[in-house]
Amino acid sequence: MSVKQALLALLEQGPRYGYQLRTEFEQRTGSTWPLNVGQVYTTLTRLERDGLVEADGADGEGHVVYRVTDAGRDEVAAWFTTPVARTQPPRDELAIKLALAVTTPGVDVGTVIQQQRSATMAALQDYTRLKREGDLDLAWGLVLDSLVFSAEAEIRWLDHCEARLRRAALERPTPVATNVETPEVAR
Amino acid sequence: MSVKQALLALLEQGPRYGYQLRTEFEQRTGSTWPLNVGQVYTTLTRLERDGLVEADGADGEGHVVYRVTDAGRDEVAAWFTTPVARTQPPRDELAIKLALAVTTPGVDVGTVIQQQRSATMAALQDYTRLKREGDLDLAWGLVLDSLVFSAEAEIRWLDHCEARLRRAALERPTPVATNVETPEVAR
DNA sequence: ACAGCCATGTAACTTGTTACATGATTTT
DNA sequence: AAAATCATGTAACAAGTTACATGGCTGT
Repeated sequence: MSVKQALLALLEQGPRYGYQLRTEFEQRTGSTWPLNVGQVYTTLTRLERDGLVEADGADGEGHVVYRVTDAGRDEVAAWFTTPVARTQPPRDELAIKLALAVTTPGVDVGTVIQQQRSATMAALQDYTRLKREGDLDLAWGLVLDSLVFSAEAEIRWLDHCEARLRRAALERPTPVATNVETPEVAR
Repeated sequence: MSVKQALLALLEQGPRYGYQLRTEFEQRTGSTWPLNVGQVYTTLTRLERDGLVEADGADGEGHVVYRVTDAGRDEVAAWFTTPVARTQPPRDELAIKLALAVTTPGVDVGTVIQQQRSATMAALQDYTRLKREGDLDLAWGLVLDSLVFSAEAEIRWLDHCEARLRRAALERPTPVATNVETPEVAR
């Protein structure tokens, strides 16, 4: 749901053609969320279908230039003024995974947590290396920071989960460690 | 991509029918990510198509019970042992929005940030209220904590953005405040 | 009798995504 | 001449989501 708005926002700065939009999107967000060119064209088609943009023939060179309509401008304005709703956040795969792991017999939650932490810390290192080496513009820098912040939060949460589970194991001493056999589940 | 795996993981604890799967999923994740019953059935159909589950006639009562196949069990095992990849994280709408806001003339980034912070802090309060009032099981509690951690990280990032932008405004004194007119863009 | 939950499903749609085809222009 | 990049598109599919239809059973 964000590619649509992003393209609209870019088009509000002036008419653009498809390929150009991909380039500018990636300029601002780095290689974080690579945007397939094909998706730009499909999205533009759908935006046109919904009356948010209009194709505008040539631009001197043979480029298929789009510009935003009034309705499109309204959309962008609404997007910028309305905060991202946390009422129905996108499903967090990691949270779901752990929630299910702690209630699935035969799954060693400790290992799941440890492996995830390794992976996340590796990602964190990549981010900081990028910050050091790359000379990034403002937007791309902020996006990177956002990744850093959320990766750090993820690690903190993983630590918290470990502590929480240790505590739960003490209170209700279910001997998880003895669960060596193959789980006798689902037949 | 996580509903599929979640249903599989639940089915590994024993044969279930559709409605039951919805109930159990929501038990573990609370009302955080409500799961439409319809989606359970469509997902089950697709899982069966892919050979990961099998329908298993009756269960005594007229329920359409599914059980996981060997291939399905492999899938679950792989899901639990492979960390969630951060190489291509889902697009973060807020990060994209701010990245575009800082480079779109006529958009007051300060306002965007402030409104988002209000919304996120309100969500944070909801989470802590839920933790206080509700008596939640382990999994649902951890999911809530995950929401808290990531909301906190979001607020920290927003603060960081504000500081970063103030610094940028000082260095390169573009008088953003004078940008009162309607943006002359896109015609 | 009626409301509400249990239960199963289908049709239709949106968004995201990849793979492929095609050709022009530019660089090596 | 070959490789890479620019540029536009289409077909097909995956995943999520909603709206609707249908019927049984339960509690008031």
